Amino acid sequence: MRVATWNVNSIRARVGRVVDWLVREDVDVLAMQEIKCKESQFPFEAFQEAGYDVVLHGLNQWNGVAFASRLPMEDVANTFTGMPGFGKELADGSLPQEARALGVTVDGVRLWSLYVPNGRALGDPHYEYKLTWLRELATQTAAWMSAHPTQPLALMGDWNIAPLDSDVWDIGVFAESTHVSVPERAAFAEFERIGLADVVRPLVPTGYTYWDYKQLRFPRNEGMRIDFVMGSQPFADLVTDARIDRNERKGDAPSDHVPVVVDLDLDLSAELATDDDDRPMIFG
DNA sequence: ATGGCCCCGGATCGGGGA
Repeated sequence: MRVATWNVNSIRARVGRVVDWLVREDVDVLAMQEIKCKESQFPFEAFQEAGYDVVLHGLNQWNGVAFASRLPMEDVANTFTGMPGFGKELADGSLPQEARALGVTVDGVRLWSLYVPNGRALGDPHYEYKLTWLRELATQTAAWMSAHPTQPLALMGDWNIAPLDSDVWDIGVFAESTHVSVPERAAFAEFERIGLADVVRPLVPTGYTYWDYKQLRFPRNEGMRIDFVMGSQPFADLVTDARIDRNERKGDAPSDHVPVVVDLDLDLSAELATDDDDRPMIFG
């Protein structure tokens, strides 16, 4: 099974590119972020004609997450328990929920499409929202893993965090910026503490997943690595290959992010974990 | 090659992105 995650930066502006890519690259399941539309606006037809079903969570022109899959999707969840909201307080005292998390199960593998809040600036209310959102996600993920210790799980998406200095083109430029701050990196590390790991990094040690549209960032290769597939041990045991499709930043009307692809061999789950010489070592 | 922001709504700008 080939799975991928891609912040598409508006599916309506990019549907042709995305569907062409799915078919050309033989992808089974794609987690999308920033679809920037609600269900009534989603271009279902193009996906269906290519053999993909779509489930999505979109409330308005901001954020929005979706899955396209040519395998059956089950147990769809359009939020995680306790997900914080953001914005102007509602009549009941709560904050508006945003469309940033969507979970599905495909062939027994639990997958989430996540669009982590940007944070905007250090000290901005959105920055605290980002940290709280991540903390709650980690808490809920740990609880789920305790209840499903053997089921493969991956949190896929735009994490809006660069965990390593080498994940940005010039760490000096980011001295007072979001995405690289100590609290954000600590929030990311919490997912490693509860038993998830970046399953792509061991196979693709270098490379960015995002380049700003401005200032010739892509031609100069001034990018950021902020899109990750964080898998549990049972998920990592299935991984046979991974890649970052840098070509998707080229050509007409690209997203500012590119797809991150992971290949799984579901037959491996039935095998003993001893003779795994062909598989990459992901957990230490 | 990969090229000097792009997306949205509902307007002719402002918010958001990172």
